[in-house]
Amino acid sequence: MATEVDDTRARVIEAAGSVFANKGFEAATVREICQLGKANLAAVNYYFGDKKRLYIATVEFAYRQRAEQVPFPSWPEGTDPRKKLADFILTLLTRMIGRGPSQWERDLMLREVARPTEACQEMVHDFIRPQFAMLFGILSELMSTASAERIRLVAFSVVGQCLHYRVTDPVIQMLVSPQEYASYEPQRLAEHITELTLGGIERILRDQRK
Amino acid sequence: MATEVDDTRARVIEAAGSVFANKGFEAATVREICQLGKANLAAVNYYFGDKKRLYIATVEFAYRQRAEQVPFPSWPEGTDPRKKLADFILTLLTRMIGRGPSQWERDLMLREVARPTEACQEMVHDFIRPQFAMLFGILSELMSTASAERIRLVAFSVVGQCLHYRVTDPVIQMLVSPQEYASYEPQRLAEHITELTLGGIERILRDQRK
DNA sequence: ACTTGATTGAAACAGTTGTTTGAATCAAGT
DNA sequence: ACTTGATTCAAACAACTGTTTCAATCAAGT
Repeated sequence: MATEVDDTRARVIEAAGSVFANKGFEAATVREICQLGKANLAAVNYYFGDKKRLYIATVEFAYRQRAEQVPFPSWPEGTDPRKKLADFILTLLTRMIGRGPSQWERDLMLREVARPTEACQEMVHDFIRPQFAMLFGILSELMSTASAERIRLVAFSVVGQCLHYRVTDPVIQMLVSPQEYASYEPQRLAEHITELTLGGIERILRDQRK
Repeated sequence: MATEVDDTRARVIEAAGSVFANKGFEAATVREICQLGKANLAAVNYYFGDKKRLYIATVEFAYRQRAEQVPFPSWPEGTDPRKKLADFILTLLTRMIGRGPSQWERDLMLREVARPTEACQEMVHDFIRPQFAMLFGILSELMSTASAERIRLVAFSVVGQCLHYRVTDPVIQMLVSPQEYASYEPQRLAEHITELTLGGIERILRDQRK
């Protein structure tokens, strides 16, 4: 690999990611991280200063990695906004529940979203806000006569429907049968959410002119 | 009060609730809980055995309390299911983002939902499953021709839209202006979610017979 | 071969954790 | 007044935490 120099640094970040994502910042121990990353206990302080700065570095790594792993498509001019919405939802869902090489990134990001620390502001600015702006743009094409406030509510409805499958995943497993749970793949869920959202937009636009 | 006997026991649970909700199980310290509850350090072990059993008792208390604070309405026979859906969504949202005497219950429950511990199974059985069944019943009235799997997907869409305002509340505050955030009251959000969901159901039923 | 600077390693540090202990205090029954 | 059982209290315990220390090791430049 080209990253032979910072090999242990990378191993520590990778290990820290999975431990932080599983247990949270406080419950995670530097000893466990270093053991998992096959690094000495002092490596954390040597490379990152202290536990907190390791955590922040890990969060940054997480969303950069995630954005790279599952990129958004770029649509040619004049693409049907309904197609864009469907693609957007599928990408969002894939980022949230899709399987990939490592899964701790999304869990760590969820923690930051629900209980923000210092690392969150940058994540919102670099990662979440652009996504939200993209969704807002797509929805604006679909409901140009609606107010910006209303469009934002629809955007939150979209995000909420997707996020739900990540946040309450353990509970969902308890509520539906194993085979039905197994059918919850990004593709299928994205189709459902897109259909429901498009229907909702139709109704909102219809109710609006009365 | 009538609960003079277990006064300190109640104080400890109340204190434990807010500390556990704010920091999670591991980061919370028995010392902080006892200090907040004006009880001696040994009170936790005396009344609950250990920290873990205190936590479980606190979670149980949380959802019983929450169900009592914000009950579901009971509808007369033959009520329009659309009215029922609107009421259900409003109740769900109020439970999630509404202000009440104490706010830690919902935060603690969210923690359990996202990262279940032993206390979660009982909560799903006693609290979440009945709610989900009620929602499923209402949606069944509205879309009797759809499959049970499809109805469950719509139910998850409803829950997801509501839950979103609780889970990502800090991020939402970063994304919209303060005055717009202030307008996010249960009443308004419930109307939006109901409208969007009803529109989605219409479209699903329409697409279905093609 | 020697030097230099970066990295690794094992051990120790001071502080905090959940839990236990045993005496002190209290309330109520006799 | 005495007894009894439940409750409170301060102190201590052993285990674990993040962090520091400083010598050992390594890789490369001279």
